[in-house]
Amino acid sequence: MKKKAEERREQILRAAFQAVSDKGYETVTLQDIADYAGVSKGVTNYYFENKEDVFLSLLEWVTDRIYQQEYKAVSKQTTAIEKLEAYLYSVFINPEKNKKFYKVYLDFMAQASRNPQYRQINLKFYENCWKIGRDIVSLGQKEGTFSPDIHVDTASKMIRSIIDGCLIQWLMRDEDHLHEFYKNTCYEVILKYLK
Amino acid sequence: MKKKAEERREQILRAAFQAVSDKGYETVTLQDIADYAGVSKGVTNYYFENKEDVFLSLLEWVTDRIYQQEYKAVSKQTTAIEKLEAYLYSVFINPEKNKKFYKVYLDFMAQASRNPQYRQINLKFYENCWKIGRDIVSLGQKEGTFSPDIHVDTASKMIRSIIDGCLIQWLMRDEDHLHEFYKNTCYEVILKYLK
DNA sequence: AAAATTATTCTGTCCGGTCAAAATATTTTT
DNA sequence: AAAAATATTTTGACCGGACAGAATAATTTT
Repeated sequence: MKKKAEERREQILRAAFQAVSDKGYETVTLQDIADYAGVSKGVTNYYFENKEDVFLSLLEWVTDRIYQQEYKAVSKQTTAIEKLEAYLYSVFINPEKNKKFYKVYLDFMAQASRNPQYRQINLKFYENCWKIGRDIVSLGQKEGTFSPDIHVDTASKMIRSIIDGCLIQWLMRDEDHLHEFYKNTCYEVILKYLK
Repeated sequence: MKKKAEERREQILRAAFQAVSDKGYETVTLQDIADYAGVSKGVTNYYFENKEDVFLSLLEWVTDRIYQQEYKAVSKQTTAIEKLEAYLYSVFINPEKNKKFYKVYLDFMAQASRNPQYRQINLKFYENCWKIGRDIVSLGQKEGTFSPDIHVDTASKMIRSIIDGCLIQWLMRDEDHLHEFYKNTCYEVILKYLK
């Protein structure tokens, strides 16, 4: 029972994710989401309060998935450098997925700039990312790989700023082959900053 | 004749800028823009082809103004460090203006991720910004202030990525007092990267 | 058959773009 | 320089279309 309902919700969120990525946050209608999910309009209204509820759930779902991926990738490694590399490989996963996510993410940030509910969810995502950054930086300091002068909290914020800045610029330039370039230079900038 | 028309267009763009900043790209109606400009609805359609034409013009107008400011600030200085500082002071102008611009800019980037027309205008903005970055970096190398190993084109792209990444993160955190923090750390990261 | 779930239809609201008429400005004529 | 004629600008009512959410109907599950 509960299982079924949870699957249904996820099916709808997955569909909403694709729909928003294709058409944009404001353009997508409940009908679109239903169409993408291959269900009728009533279903969406049954599993979610209203349109906003779908979108809030979507942002939470999608940022959480990204964070889980990043966390998993970093956990597998042992040294700070390995972890940092794994983090970046997980973030810069590939052009298709990055495009899909950042299109939607930009939409949501635009919303978040005016709507505290979205901002709240994004802040949770930030805090998760910062945590990953902090762990890497403080491990690196313990190892002696990174400079002890770096302020751990500050660095974790900068790491995420650089990542997002690079991926947004990459997305705006709309050339898949530049993905490698931004991944590598992003890594270099961060590394140089931490050393 | 022409003068009057140009003024009218700017009046409408200025109003549209404020309206979009307040309400968001998709929410703003032609009526809103007219209201903000203190004119009737028909006027907007008289001076612009349609709604999209207003928005395309707005993005071009607003990014151009920003670039002009940055360029002017940098031009006044002579050494690479001074220019870099001036650039960052011009970018991180103050919380109010940054908020107003980045709210609108995020909206447009979300659009640009799916619409090549917006992307084109943004690319022009990027190229202007990169040019500023390149000039600063190559001057710094000539002076011996910055490392000669840095690739100038690459650096100019990174500078803008870091700036946008920082300001977006700052906007999402919605705490004016963090503006100083992001300005300073943004500067430090860039400087450490260039040295 | 009662309850839960899914499909379809309806309704009120809102918006972009049009347009004819009014208002205003400019030019020409007397 | 006043009046008339013409051009430009402004206004807001209106239309067609789209959509969210509600209501209702149909179907499936228990």
